[in-house]
Amino acid sequence: MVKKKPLSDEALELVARRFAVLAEPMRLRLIQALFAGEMNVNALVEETGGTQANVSRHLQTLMHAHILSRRKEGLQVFYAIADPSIVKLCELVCGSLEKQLSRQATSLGGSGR
Amino acid sequence: MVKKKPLSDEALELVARRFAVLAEPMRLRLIQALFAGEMNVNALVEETGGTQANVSRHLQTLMHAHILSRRKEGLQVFYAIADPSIVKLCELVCGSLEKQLSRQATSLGGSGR
DNA sequence: ACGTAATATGAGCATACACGCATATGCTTG
DNA sequence: CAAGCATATGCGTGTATGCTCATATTACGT
Repeated sequence: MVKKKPLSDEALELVARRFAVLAEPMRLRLIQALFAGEMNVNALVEETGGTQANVSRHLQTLMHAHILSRRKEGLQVFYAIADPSIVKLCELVCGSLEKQLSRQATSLGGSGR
Repeated sequence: MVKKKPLSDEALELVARRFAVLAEPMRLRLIQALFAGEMNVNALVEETGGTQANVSRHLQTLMHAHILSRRKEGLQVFYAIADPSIVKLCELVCGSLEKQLSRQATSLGGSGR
């Protein structure tokens, strides 16, 4: 029952879009910060070291991608990770990267430099 | 032993880079075609409907990212998926997207349009 | 209602990159 | 060595998008 049908062009576009959202260091930093739990914008600004405008923009992008959720409380807005698959995604990529890096390190002879 | 240490800036850059490589419909199409097994460039050109130059370029990109492997045989060059984690990555994203789409469909009332 | 704090957004700029065209490179055969 | 096929690459162009500065919006307190 494991249908391996090729994805349609639209589907591919969507998947690519999804990956593109994750293809930004600042956004990854925000996601990483939110691993610990929901945070308001100001906290995220301080945590990531970005400007308020930029952080806000990226949060919008992540919201639009349904990766984050938004909760308003008085003056502040709290964001949190809405799509738990993101965590696994990042872990997968990190694992794959570590393998590659350790391989490269090995192929460099180990004595390095 | 599940270290949840935050990634360094360099690491984030690498992860972002990785995602960026996957954030292109044509590259996803190539990867998808290669799910069935190794193929030469010409076959991939026909399969994806892209130009030879463009396909070749994207294959280089995927190679550089250590996602594909290259095997030369006479005049032809065969590419294959070198990083099996790619498959899981795509499955994860697809699953997550399907959930979102079905949710949106539901929230639209079901009567559609 | 006014001022202020928290967040969002518009405009402009700079950079990255996908694509197409033409051409170069590499390998095989006669 | 010449010719031809399969693949790679240099270059120019258009588009997308991240970043910053300034300003708009929203909600709260007085």
